[in-house]
Amino acid sequence: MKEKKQTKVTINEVAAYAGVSKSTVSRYINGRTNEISAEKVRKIKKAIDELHYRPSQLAQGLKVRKSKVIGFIVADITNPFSVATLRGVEEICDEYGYSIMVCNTDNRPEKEREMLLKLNAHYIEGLIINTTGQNNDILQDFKKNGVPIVLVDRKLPELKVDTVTTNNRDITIRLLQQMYEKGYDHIAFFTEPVDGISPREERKEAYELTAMSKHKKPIIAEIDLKQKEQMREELVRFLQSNEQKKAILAGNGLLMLKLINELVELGIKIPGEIGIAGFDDTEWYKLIGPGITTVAQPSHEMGKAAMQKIKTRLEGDESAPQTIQLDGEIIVRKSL
Amino acid sequence: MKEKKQTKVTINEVAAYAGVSKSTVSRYINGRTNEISAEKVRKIKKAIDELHYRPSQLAQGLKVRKSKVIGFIVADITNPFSVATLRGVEEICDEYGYSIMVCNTDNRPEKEREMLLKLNAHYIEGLIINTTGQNNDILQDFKKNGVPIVLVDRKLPELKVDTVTTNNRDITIRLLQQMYEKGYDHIAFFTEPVDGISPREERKEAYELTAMSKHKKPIIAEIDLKQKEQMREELVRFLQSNEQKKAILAGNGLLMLKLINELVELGIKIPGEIGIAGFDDTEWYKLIGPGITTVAQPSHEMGKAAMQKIKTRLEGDESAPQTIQLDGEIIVRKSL
DNA sequence: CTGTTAGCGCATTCAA
DNA sequence: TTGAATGCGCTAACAG
Repeated sequence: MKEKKQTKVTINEVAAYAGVSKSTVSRYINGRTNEISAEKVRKIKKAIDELHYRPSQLAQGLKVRKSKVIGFIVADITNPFSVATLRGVEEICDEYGYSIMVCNTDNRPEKEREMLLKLNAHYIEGLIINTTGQNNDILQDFKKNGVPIVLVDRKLPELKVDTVTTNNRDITIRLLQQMYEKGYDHIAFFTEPVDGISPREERKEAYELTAMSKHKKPIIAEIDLKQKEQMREELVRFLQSNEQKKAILAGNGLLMLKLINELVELGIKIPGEIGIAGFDDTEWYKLIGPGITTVAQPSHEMGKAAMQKIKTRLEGDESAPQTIQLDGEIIVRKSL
Repeated sequence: MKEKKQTKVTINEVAAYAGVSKSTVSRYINGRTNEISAEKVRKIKKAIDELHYRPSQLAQGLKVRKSKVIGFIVADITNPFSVATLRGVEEICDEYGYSIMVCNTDNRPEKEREMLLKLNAHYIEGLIINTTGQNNDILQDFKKNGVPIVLVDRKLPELKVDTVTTNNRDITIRLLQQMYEKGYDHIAFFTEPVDGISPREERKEAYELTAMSKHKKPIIAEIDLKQKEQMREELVRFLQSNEQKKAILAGNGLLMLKLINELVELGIKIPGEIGIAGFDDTEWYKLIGPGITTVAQPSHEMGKAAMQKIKTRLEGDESAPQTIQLDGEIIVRKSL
């Protein structure tokens, strides 16, 4: 018969063991040792050590409305970009003793909604979110309740909250410039459905702009990766045109992966028959084919910045919502 | 002046709004609607809807000792294996309304220790951990307190807790058989420091066994990936031997990545000059070089199984600790 | 069927 | 410097 009894020691036992009142123990826990006689400080310390006491975050949280938990909601934790960001968030959280609740939404607004409600029930102190943009009402509620929110990667101007992004427009333009300079005259932009998602939008717009300025007709393929054949079809169509130097700019890492897959299956040579470039960078980009030229996002830094911002808000910073823009970097490899 | 007041609605307000006592509301929340008159059920439902009420997990947790949170501790969340597992855990958690606290240890026992204490303070209901193996005392405490633990990937026999692993020995032997059959006579095993970490140990032992049975002398390189040069040195040494068909079996995904890196830098052709095979599988393994032959771990399934186990334990299953062994699968590509 | 009461573990007045 | 009392939001007897 196993004992399922929660033997978890409470403040009461510590108080009894140390021969003081629990108020005094509480004072000790909260670092107000200067209000306690040296004698009792010693005793309490001893009691805590010997009993392995650790104050309950639940009880503390209930009392002071501080759960020491922050929520992290991403569309897809499988995405290396998300993981890198999480790592950054975690780094800062550790520093301040926060824990992280991680939630996946699969880009589905209903699931995001559920997660938000769940996190709300946990009294999270802050929220870092890569949002679908369809649950602004709940986000507003958080804000109203004094829970700071930081949007990562995806902006939502109407929400007026802190945001951490990258310089998508500039960097996209610069990358395209390089592509044109290399003689790629016929550049297509492949993207997942834009759908009001800001980084996709910005990259697409930058592409259009650049193409126009070069007097080229933009070629944009919005591809739903769940539709198995769509990528193939768009790719084949693009390849069939008998222009000279063709290249594809892939709108994000996931799309790039699928794109290369198709290219390999089709036996198309990179960069011989087609040049490619994209966004996001991972350790294996340099190992695929000739190495992929890409825009490296400072995702780890973004995570750190986001959590850092949460912290300052929690400390009472009431200044206007800020957009922190970190710079992506073009990593030149041989795929162009 | 922003209002920081927690406007979060409580059970009391719902009770008042609905004109009933909070006990009745509590009954409603806990699904005991059959104990309540239809009339009041209606009123409470209305009140909850209009007030957007959601019971506080903190308060509930404090009361019933059920935080609805489980802890997930991994050495490195950046590792795709960890992420896939997390995904599996999450899937089951969603089903039952659990939230996940994710922690990184970087394989450092002290950090793991800290995380364990933190999670303990949060009254987690279950723990899924890829442990360093150096904090068995705390793990024992969890167990004693009735918090079920599931070890993923790494075993710890002395702990007597549920464990989810893969058939490392068998699959390693099978892979090696295939390698020998393909004529690779000179196979080395590259691994991160074994250090009592069970999967590494098992793979290494399987390698030794197979080599011996073929009357080959095992060539084992334990490589600390933090030592920048070590991989290169071991690799060069192995390459210098003037045997005929050489191959390397890489002990895990991270090591494989570094290995290929070196190979590419050295300009060594795969599989022309050397054959390689490894463990873990990711979407890009098939895109690197000729495609990497590897053992795919059912990491997603492992996560699911782990959380599933937690759940049955939570439901009162007191049977003896179980080791769930899921089967890895050899994915044959062209790197051999 | 329903409300009253008493805590869960803690922090915070308020007196002493 | 200290302890007793109160309540955070909720659930679980216990009456009625």
